[in-house]
Amino acid sequence: MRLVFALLSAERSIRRWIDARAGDSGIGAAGAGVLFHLAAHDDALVGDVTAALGASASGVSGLISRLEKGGFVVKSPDPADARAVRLRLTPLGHEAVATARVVVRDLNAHLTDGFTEEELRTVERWLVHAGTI
Amino acid sequence: MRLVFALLSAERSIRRWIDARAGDSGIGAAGAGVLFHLAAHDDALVGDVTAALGASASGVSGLISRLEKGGFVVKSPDPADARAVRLRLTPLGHEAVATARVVVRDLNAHLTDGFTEEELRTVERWLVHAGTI
DNA sequence: CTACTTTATTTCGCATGCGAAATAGCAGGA
DNA sequence: TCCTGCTATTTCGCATGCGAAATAAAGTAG
Repeated sequence: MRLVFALLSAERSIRRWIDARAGDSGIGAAGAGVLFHLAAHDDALVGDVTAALGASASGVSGLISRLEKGGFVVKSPDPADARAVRLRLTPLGHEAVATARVVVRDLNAHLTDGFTEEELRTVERWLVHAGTI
Repeated sequence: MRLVFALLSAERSIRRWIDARAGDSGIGAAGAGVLFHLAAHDDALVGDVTAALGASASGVSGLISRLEKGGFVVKSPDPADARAVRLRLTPLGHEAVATARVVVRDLNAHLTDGFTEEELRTVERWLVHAGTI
C-alpha cells in the first residue's frame, strides 16, 4: 500500500529536481533519457527508444518531436523501411547530453547517499521488477 | 545513473497499471491518493492533501477540482479561515475508495512478490529518501 | 487602524504521457 | 497481382503535474 504511493511521490520529487536543473536547455527527465539512449546508440529507431524507456509509442513520438523542434535530434527515414524513422543527435544534442550527464550524476549521488551497495542492488532489482508489471 | 531511469520507468508502468484498472470511475493513481487520504482524514484541507502527497499545490488544486467535478469530493469553506477549503468524500467517493483499495492491494501483491520483508523495508526507506531530495 | 508580510488556494501556460484510432508501408500467400 | 494481416509511427483528446503569477484572507508591526 505504502510502496505504491512512495514510488509515485519519489518520482514527482525526482522529476522536479531534474526539471529545476534543466536550465535553459529545456530538457526534462524524459528528454534526457532519449538523449542518453541516442548517445549510446546512434541511428536508433523511434521504436528502439520506446522499448528502452519502457514508455508508450505515442508518448515517445511526442517527446521526440519536441526534441526535434528544440534542435536536439534530427529524424531521417530508414533506407530499408519507409515506415521507420532513424534518430541522430545534433551538436546541440551532444552538448545537452554532457550537461544532463552532470545533472544525473549529481542526482545519483544524492539518491545513493546512505545506502550500501547491496541495498542499492536490491532497490534497483525492485524497480526493474516494478517496471515489468 | 540507472536508478533514476529505473524509477521513472517503474512509475510509468505502475501508473499504466492503475489507470487500466480504474474502470468507469475515472479515478487514476493520483486521485486514489487523495481519496485514501480523505478516507483517513475527513475534513482535511487542500494543503493537508498537498503535504501528504508530496505534490505541488497547483497540481493538487487541479486534481481536486477534477475529483469534485466527478462527484467524488465536496469542498466547503473552513469556518475559521476563509482562505482554506475543507474536503469531504461523497458517497460516490466512498465507493471509489473501496474499489481503489482492491486495485492497490492487488498491485501491492505484485510489487512485493519475490522480495523479503527486509528487502521491502530497504526499498521503502529508499523511496522515502528519494522523495525528500 | 494602516501597512507589510505571510499563507491558502486558484489560474495560466506548458511538458509529459497514456490509449485509441488513423496512416502508411511491409510481407506472405492465393 | 491483390488481399490480408502485421508493424512503425503519428495524431487526437485527455489526465497529470509543474512553476509563476494572481487572488484573497490572515496575521503582525507600528
